Amino acid sequence: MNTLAEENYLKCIYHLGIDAAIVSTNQIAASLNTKASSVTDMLKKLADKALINYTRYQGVTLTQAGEKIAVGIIRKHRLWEYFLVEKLNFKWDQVHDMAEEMEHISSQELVDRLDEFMGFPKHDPHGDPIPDCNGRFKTPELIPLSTLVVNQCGVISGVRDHTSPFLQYLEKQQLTIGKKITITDIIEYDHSVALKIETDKEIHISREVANNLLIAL
Amino acid sequence: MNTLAEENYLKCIYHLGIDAAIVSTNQIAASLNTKASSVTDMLKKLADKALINYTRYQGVTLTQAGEKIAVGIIRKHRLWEYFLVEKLNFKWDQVHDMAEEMEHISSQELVDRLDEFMGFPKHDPHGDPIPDCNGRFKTPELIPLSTLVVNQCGVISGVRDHTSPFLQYLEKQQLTIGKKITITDIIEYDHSVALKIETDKEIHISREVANNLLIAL
DNA sequence: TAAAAAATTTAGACTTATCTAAAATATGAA
DNA sequence: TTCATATTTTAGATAAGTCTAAATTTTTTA
Ligand SMILES: [Mn+2]
Ligand SMILES: [Mn+2]
Ligand SMILES: [Mn+2]
Ligand SMILES: [Mn+2]
Repeated sequence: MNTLAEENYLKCIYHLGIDAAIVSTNQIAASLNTKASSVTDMLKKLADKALINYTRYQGVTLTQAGEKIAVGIIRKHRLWEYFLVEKLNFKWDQVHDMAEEMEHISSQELVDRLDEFMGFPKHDPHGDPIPDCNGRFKTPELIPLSTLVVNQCGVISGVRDHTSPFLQYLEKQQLTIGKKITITDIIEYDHSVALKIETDKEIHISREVANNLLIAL
Repeated sequence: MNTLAEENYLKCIYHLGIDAAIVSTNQIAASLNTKASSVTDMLKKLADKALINYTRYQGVTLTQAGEKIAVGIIRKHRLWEYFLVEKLNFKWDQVHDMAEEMEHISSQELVDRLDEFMGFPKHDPHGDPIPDCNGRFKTPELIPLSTLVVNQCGVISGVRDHTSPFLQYLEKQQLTIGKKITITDIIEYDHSVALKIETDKEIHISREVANNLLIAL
C-alpha cells in the first residue's frame, strides 16, 4: 500500500496532468503547498515504485499504475462528498476538507458499498464526475459561462473554483448545479454578464464568476 | 490536534485502564504491538501535552483531557462500525479494521451528524455502548455467560473477544446481540454449557465461548 | 550563442515514530 | 535485606517526510 503523502502526490499529479502533458516539480510544489526540494524527494520514491515516469529536470507523468491509484482516490473523494451532502446534509462548500481525509480510508469494498448505498451517483456535489468501480467515467463537454453569447442558454454543470467563498456566493445567488440559465446581456465594458435563472430570477455576475461557472449546452 | 499515533496510544490506555487503576508500559506495548522503549518515548510526549499522568517507572493514567480525547475516538469508532453494519450491510466481524481507520477522521460535526443520521444508536454492532456527543454513556451490568446457573436466562448483550473467528462462530450459532438464552445444562467435567436460544434452538458451547459471551439478566 | 534568470536537484538538517542494545530502577524470593 | 529477575528507561540508529541553502541544469534573453 501507499502512504498518505504518496497518495496526495499522485492525486495532485493527476489533476495537474489534466491540462498539461507533463507536470513540473514547481507546479506540484505550489499545488501541495510544499517546497520543490520535497517534491523531488517524493518523485524519486514514486518513480522507484513505478507509479510515475520521471527523468531529472524533465517533469513527470503518471504511469498506468499511478493513474489507477489516483483515480481510485478521486473516486473515494467524490463519493464521500456526495455522502456528506446527500446523507448528512452538509452544504457543498463544507465537504472538501472532510473528503480530503476520508479519501484515504483504504478499503475498496467499503467504497464500492458506499457507492451502491447511494445508488451509484454519477456526479459529486460540485458536478465533477465520479469514476465507477473500474475507474471509468466520462467528462462531459463543459464550457465556461463567459463563452456564451446573448440569448444562449445552458445548464450549470460544474465549477472551476472549488473554494468555499465562491461556492457560498453561488449558493446565495441560486447558481447551483442543474439550474438552467439564459444569458440576457453581456456588458462590454467589464465583460460582466446578466442572466436569467430558470425563467424567473434575473441576476448579474462578474466576468470572474462567469469564467468559473461551467455550462452544459 | 493530535497525531494518529497519539490518538491510538490514548485509546489504548483508556481501554487498558478499564480493568486496572494504573496502566504499565509493557501492557501498552503488548496491546499496540510495539516495544516498551517506543511506549516510553510516547508517554513523555503525552505527558508534555498534559494528556496523561506519568511518573517514570510508575505507569500512567489519563488526565481528564486525555480521557475526553479517548472517549471521542471510541465514539467515532463505534458509530462508524454501526454505520458499516446498518447502512452498508457489512457483517459484525468485518468492520473493526475499517473503523480503526475511520475513527481518526477529525471533524466533530461529521461524527455528530452521522450519529443523528443513524438515529442516535446506543450500542455498536458488538453491544458496546456508544458515547453521546458529550462523551457520556452508561456501561450496562453484563456478566459472562459462564457465571449463569442452570435454568437461569438472560439476553446476549456483548462480547469480550472482538476477533473475527469468534464473531463468525457466534453468528453461525445464532448467538447474536439481543438473543434471549436459557441455560439448560452445565457439564461439570469441562464446564461447557448447553443452552436454548429464544425458546427453540438448543446448542452446546465450550467454557471458553461461555466466558467471552456477555449477558444482561 | 553566451550570459542571466528560472527551475530543479542535492546536501545536510529536523521531526515523528519506530527499533535494538545497554543501563537504571523496581520487585519479590531467599 | 540482599540479590536475582523483571520492568522500564536511556542511548543511539533508522525511515518517512519535510525544510533551507547551495549546486546544477534548463530556459530565456539579449
Ligand atoms: Mn473536493
Ligand atoms: Mn468535489
Ligand atoms: Mn471495533
Ligand atoms: Mn465494536
